Formats: sequence, structure tokens, C-alpha cells
Amino acid sequence: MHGYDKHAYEPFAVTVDLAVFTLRAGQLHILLVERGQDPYAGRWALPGGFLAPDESAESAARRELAEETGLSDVAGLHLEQLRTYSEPDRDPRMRVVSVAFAALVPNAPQAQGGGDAARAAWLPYEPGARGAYGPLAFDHDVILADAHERIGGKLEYTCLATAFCPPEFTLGELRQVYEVVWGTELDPANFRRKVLATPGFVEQIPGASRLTGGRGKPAALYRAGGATSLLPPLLKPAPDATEGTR
Amino acid sequence: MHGYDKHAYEPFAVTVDLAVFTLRAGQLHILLVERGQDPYAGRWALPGGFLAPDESAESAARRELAEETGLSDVAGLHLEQLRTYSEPDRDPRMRVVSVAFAALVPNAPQAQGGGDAARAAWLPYEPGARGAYGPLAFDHDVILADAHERIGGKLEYTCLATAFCPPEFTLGELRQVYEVVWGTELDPANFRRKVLATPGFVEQIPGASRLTGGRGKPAALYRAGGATSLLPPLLKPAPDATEGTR
DNA sequence: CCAAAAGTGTTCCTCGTACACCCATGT
DNA sequence: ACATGGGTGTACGAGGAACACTTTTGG
Repeated sequence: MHGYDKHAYEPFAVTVDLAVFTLRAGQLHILLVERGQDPYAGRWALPGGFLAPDESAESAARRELAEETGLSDVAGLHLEQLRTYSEPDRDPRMRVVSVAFAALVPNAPQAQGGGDAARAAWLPYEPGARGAYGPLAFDHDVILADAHERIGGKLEYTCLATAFCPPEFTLGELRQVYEVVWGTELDPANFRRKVLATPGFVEQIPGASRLTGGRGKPAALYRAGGATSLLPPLLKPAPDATEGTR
Repeated sequence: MHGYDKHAYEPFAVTVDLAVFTLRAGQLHILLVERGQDPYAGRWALPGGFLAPDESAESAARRELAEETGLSDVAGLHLEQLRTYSEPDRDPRMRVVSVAFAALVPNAPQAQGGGDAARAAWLPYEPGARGAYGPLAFDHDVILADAHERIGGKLEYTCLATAFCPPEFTLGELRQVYEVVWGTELDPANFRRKVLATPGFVEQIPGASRLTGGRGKPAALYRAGGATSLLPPLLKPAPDATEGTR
């Protein structure tokens, strides 16, 4: 870090972009806003905004998260810096450097068309194939794909999955988090043992139980434990080579 | 992303900071520059600099890497975005948002006091205890610790370790990378099997061999293979609980 | 009675760990 | 001769994968 003349270089705008995931009806959803103005008017985009003069990217991201989701208690939600996107031409109007975040929300409430965004909605996310939202504005398709990959990877070796669950949940619901994010199926029996064998992953709520959508035996309820790392990791099963490329 | 008035917000300076590691004499070293001016005059700092108007953070980082190390071929070196540091008070003079990178260099040549940096040097890095360089300028101690943690973690599940090695290396040298970065010892026999069992991690150079510091049997030479991910991972041994806190 | 999901038990097999042992070289 | 590091072999044990089986609910 050498010269420090404040005017020697063109100023940059610094923004945050958020990839906010939730689980709804057994499917992974992503929070998107519809752009009201050019460029990319009418296209869907990740929610985000400028850094205020006195806040860090983390603060700005959490503020935007509260505004866009309409959630009152945003303090406990998982919010994680992904990486920074700084290609010179990523915004056609000016130099915008964007710090991207990934966030996880449990029971998604109604999306807020909050503030100045034209419209906000939770849309189902399918990796690879674009879902109901066509190509996103700017480089947000790349950011979204990176965010999904990061979340999927972190499930393997952290206790992050509970961030998708409400305060009280069953082991079947927790398992569904893995299955939906990874797009695979897991053996319920082995999953159960693995989770319970990890100290601090979940704590059983004594006596409580809940019926799971009518059918089946009532399941015991658990809440998230204090642990953050998951050792040994819970590995995503290798894609079966016999399936070929369908 | 809402209003776009170029002058509605205070402009930010955007810089890159580099944590460049190398192995020297069986010890992990970090490239530092000595600051010539206030603030933090006389203190060591990570090399870095401003983004030019037409380059991305990745381009700027690679440019700085070439300038500071004096290496001619910087294209093949491992350079990886770490995260972005944006606390409002991290630079006392103005708002500076810094995109941090971690880089790995094999056989470190002489450090360049290149350009405007007062002095540049490779200094031994010891996690935890500050080494020969006292507290770094700005928040660079935090960045450096984050970078070391990231590198150590990536060794577990990627083939990154070869980035520390010259084009031709022995398995003992590769093993030393892990031992030095992790601060542990590994079983040479099991390490050998693990590496050779991973397709594309290393390729043997037929017929070649090299004496290893005089003593011992000459070792076969290998070069880096094409693989990047290491499955199953090569786990860092858990710290032995019998050792206590010395 | 049947389907579906929770929860328990058991077997098989892979892989990591630890350690013994031989090989080739310098002092 | 001996120390040192490369390289091979092997036995033990933890842990994951697969699957059978029981339990409890709704239809």
C-alpha cells in the first residue's frame, strides 16, 4: 500500500449482494427482487444495496437482509461473506465492486416488496437449469451458483443445517435440508446416528414430539446445539456413476 | 440495488492486500513490506495496492504479486481470494475497502524492495505468537491469520500442496509442506500411499531421482498432476489430548 | 390391514493408523 | 558400522453403507 492521494484514482461504488436461501414445501427457494429500471429492467436480481459511509459490508448485508425479508429478528440468522466481485464491466454504468453474502433463513415469511425494490419474491431454485426466473441481472447468476455451492459444501463439515430449521425441528426435517440442498437421498437410519453421535449438533427436547404430516410415528423434537463444526464430516454421497448423463 | 446516483454516497478506495507464503529452510515464511510513512510508519505490512480503473481485484492482486516478489512467471502461481475487509475505521485516513488474497510461491527468490515500498522481506511465520515482525499495520494481523487458516484447511481436501513445491519434487518435500503448514508430523509411509492413491495428484518422473540432503536413499521425483480436489481428504491429525496446554 | 415415517440393530467392508521391516546412501 | 530418509508390508480398529426389523400413527 503505497501512495494515498484520495483523488489519484477513480472512485468506486461498493455494494453488497445477498443470496438468501430458504426451504419451502420441500424445495430450496431463493429471495429475488424484480428490477424496475434499466439496465436489466424487468429482470430478477439478488437483493442488495450500497454501503453507508459508516458501516462495514457485514453491517450493510444484515441491514439489507432485514429490509428485504421483513424479518424482525435478523440477529441470529446465518450470514456469511462469500467473495467479492469486481470485474470492471459487471455494471455498464460505473465501476461497482460488490461484496456478496450468503444467508440462510428458516421458515420464510412473505417476501417484502420493501423499500424501493419493485417486487420481491421467493422463487424455487434449481441448480444448473434456470428456474422460474430466467437469467438474472448483472453477474448474479454466477453469484447465486457460487452461493449454492458454498452452502452445499458447508453442510458437509459444519452444523449449518440447523440454520434452515425453525427453533424446534425433527430429525426428518433436518435430513430434508441435506436432501434438498444436495439433491440426493440419505439413509434415515444412518443420518440419525451420525447427527446424534456429534456432540452439540442437536439437543433433544424432553417429552416433546410432533406428528409429521399425518402419516407415520410421531417424531421427537430437537433444537440446535452449540457446536459449529462437524467432525468427522457428513459427506455428500458421490454421484452414482451408473446413472450416466441424463 | 436501488438508487444509482454516483454522488449520493461517499466514494470508497478499493485496494488489494496479499498474504504470500513460501517455504524456506523448512519453515513457513510470509512476504512483508516495511511502511515508510504514517500511519504505522516503520511497521511491517502485507504488500498490496489500489485497483486500477480498468482491472479486477484478481488482476490487481496478480500484478502486485509480480511487482513485490520480482518473479517473472507469476501466471501459474496459486492466487486465491480470501475475503474482503471493510470495517469503517480500518484505515485512519479514509474509507478503504480491501480485498484480501492468499498466494503460494514455491522457491522464494530474493524479495524485491520493488517500487515505492521501503523494504520487502520474507520473514518466518509462526501462527499464534508473533514472529520477528511484531504487530502488523492496520488489520493485517487478522488477514494474515485468516490466510494461514484458509491455506491449512485447503491442504486437507485439495491438491494445493504442490503449489509450494518446485516443478520437480520428492514426496518427502511434499510431506514437509503439510508438516510445516500444520505444525504437525505425518507418517511418511501412510502419506506416501495416500498421495499415490489419489489419481492426478502427482506424476512420477520416470528414472529420475535425487539425493535428499546427503543422508538417506535417493528419492524418486514427481511433478504436480492435473487434479485439484483430494477425495477422500487428507485430514490434519487431531491435536493429541494427552499433551495438555503447555 | 396397509402405507408411511420414526427409531433400533446388525453385518460387511473400506480406509486410516500404527508399526515392523528392508533398501540405499553419506559419514 | 551406523544414522538417516526412502519405500513396502501388514494387522488392528473406527466408522460408513446397506438393509432387516420393530413401533406408531393415519387411511
